[in-house]
Amino acid sequence: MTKPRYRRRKKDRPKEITAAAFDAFAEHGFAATTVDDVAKRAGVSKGLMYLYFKTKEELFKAVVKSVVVRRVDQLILEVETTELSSEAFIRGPLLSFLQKIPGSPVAIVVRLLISEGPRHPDLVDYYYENVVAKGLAAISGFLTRGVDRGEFRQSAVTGLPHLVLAPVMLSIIWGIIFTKQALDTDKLIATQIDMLLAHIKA
Amino acid sequence: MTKPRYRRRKKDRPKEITAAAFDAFAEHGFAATTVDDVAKRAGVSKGLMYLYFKTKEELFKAVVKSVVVRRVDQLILEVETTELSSEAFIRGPLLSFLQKIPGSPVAIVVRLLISEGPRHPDLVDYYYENVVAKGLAAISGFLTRGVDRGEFRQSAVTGLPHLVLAPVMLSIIWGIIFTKQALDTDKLIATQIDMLLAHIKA
Amino acid sequence: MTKPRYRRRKKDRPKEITAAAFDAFAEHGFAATTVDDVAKRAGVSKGLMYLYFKTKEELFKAVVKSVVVRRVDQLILEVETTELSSEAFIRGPLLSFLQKIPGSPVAIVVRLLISEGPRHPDLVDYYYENVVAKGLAAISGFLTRGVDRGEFRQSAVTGLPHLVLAPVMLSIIWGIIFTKQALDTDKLIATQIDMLLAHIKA
Amino acid sequence: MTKPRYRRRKKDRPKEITAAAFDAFAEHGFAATTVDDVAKRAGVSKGLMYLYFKTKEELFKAVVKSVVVRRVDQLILEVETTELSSEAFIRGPLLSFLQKIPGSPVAIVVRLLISEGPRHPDLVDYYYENVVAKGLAAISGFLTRGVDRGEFRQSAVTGLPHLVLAPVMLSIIWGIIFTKQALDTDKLIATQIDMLLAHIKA
DNA sequence: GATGAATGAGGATTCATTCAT
DNA sequence: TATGAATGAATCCTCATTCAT
Repeated sequence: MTKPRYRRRKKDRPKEITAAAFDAFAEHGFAATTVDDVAKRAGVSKGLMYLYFKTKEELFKAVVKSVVVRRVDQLILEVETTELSSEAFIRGPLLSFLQKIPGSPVAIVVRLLISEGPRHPDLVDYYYENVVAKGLAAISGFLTRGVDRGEFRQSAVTGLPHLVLAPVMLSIIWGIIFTKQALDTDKLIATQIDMLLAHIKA
Repeated sequence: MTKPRYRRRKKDRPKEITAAAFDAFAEHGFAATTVDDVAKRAGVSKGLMYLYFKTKEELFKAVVKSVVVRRVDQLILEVETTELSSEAFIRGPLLSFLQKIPGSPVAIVVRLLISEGPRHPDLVDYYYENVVAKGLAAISGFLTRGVDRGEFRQSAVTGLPHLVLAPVMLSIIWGIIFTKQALDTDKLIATQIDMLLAHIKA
Repeated sequence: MTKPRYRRRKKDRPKEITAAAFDAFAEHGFAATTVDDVAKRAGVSKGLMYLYFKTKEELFKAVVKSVVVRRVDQLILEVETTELSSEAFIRGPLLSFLQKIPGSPVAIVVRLLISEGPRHPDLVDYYYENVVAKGLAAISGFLTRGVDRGEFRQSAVTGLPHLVLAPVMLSIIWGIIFTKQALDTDKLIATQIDMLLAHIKA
Repeated sequence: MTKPRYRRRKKDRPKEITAAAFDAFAEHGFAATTVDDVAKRAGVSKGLMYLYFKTKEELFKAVVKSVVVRRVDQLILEVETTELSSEAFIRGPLLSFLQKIPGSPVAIVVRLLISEGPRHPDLVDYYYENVVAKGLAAISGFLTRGVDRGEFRQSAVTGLPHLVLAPVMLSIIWGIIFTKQALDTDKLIATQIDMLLAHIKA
């Protein structure tokens, strides 16, 4: 009468596997991660993994998609419902949101997309549509609203929301490549925001 | 009139191989590029490659180093010898330099460093010291000089030359990942420069 | 009625592979044997071999060790429990044991150790401790016991049990090198034993 | 007016190359020695080696043959011309000759023949005819002469001169395999000679 | 459903041999 | 002659994927 091994619900398996895969990819990158490693981390047999994901590439896509979820949508929601002034929102919730990105799973996904993206155009499209385009549109829309309200003046920045993301991206890349060289990413992002606001305020 | 099976060109080989490897890595990344592919592109036998580069990793390092050469040093020289006003220099030669980066081999190297850097700390160090640190120091020094001359005011930007590079980095990453989505990188970089100058002018 | 492509026989595999490898090494030596050849002989894929033996060298060690097993220990046991007179034991069980060696797998192992031993000091140590030292000690001890019992006289041979093995070794080497030239190894060994006994009998 | 590089006489080249090859083979064995290594040791280009030896195997044969030369013939000559009594000759020049073998190049050749001999039947034949057969015949003849002269009695040993070589062979093998375990080979060989003489003396 | 033993295509590396110079 | 750059076949090893149990 052996103890029943605790068994996991079938439902959670895919999530557990993608989580394990995310960790593995984060550590070694996609190419250098073996399916075996992922299986071990997930506490699952290799065979089982292939029941949920037909190939390693499928798994990769699932991992990337799993990270994207909700994050952006929530920001968009906040943008639309906030009662703060435009400047206050930017200096508050938006800045805070931006500053968290370089240390978040998004940074890992960026790394993965840079390495493997060129071979997965559909994944890139997915990511662009669901994350980047939405995010940029939200920022752009928010700035336009500020202009409409008379809080901001019309400027090139309204059409180039990328400038808001530029220091975030540099921070992400820096963190990936130069693990030894410290960089105050919070300050970097905050300074850019300062500059931007000074530039566009009416 | 058959081609000779051999051509002896000891002098040129390393460069030829490095160039072929650069193209191959640019196309598929390091991991997904086979030594065979590089050899074929270089019009050379696999064996010969190992005469010049002991391993595929050695070749990788050689490729990265070959791209770095001089680019930055030349900018530094210009910075030091220019007779332009600080603003004129920034809007002229510096802007032009920055705008060329996203389309240059440097973008490829960035991609390679992001994918493979974590496994090649010495290469990262090399790159940091010879390119990044030098570049940042040059920009920082130039801004400080502007302050000394009364052209610029003291501000956080002087100590954060990264802000000058931020839109460049975003442009590089964009170019790598979103090949289909157009982005006017020239304008992005120019706008950042506009903002920066407006921000720091005395 | 096709054969199944797979057979799962985890338990037997190592032995099967080791046996196949022994045959292959016996035929071509270690260096000239390819892993592919061993796999084919074992009726197994190359990949599987690496599941059980991390490298070709590991396999080599396993082969050598697999041959050593018990052979010597059994002789030692006999030595200790025999009720025969010393001379009778030597002329009987011991002689018979010695005469079987040149045609046994031990001869192959000797060949392998001669070729590859210098590059595998740990294997040589293992072999020395578990086979050679034990064997020599057993012979030496047996001779000493004979002296103690008054059956043999004290002589240089007691401390040089190697002399008992000398004709065995020559027979082994002869068998490896001069396959065409017959040598009556049984007689060679028996004659040496004759001589030795005549020499040491009280 | 550059100094003329000293140039070697063409005549000596083959010898220089086989000498270098011998050293290399002695160190790493045949299979693990690269042609490049031999060329470097010989101070000669790889291409030149192929002018003298068509393949690596040719070189191997040349090396083995180069070591054999004269040694045995000289012993045979001595055997035939000595004025010593049979016993005195055995205890003197013959013993001394035997004792030198384990430390001589012959030991290396034995190692090479054991590893590679099976693939070079012609070489083995050559070696057998020119060294082993001659040597055995010489010893056998010498013993027979002793019998004829009434110095020795007729015995099995006369027809088994291998027994004289047995401890030599064991010493050679010991030296190859057990470099760490000391063995007094001189004493081993001398003791065997003692035993043999006691056995066959009239 | 689960497992992990088994497969086999593919990739990095070595090295005897050739041949333009 | 003499060189050593260049070749390419051969070999070890890895790992995504399959399938008997």
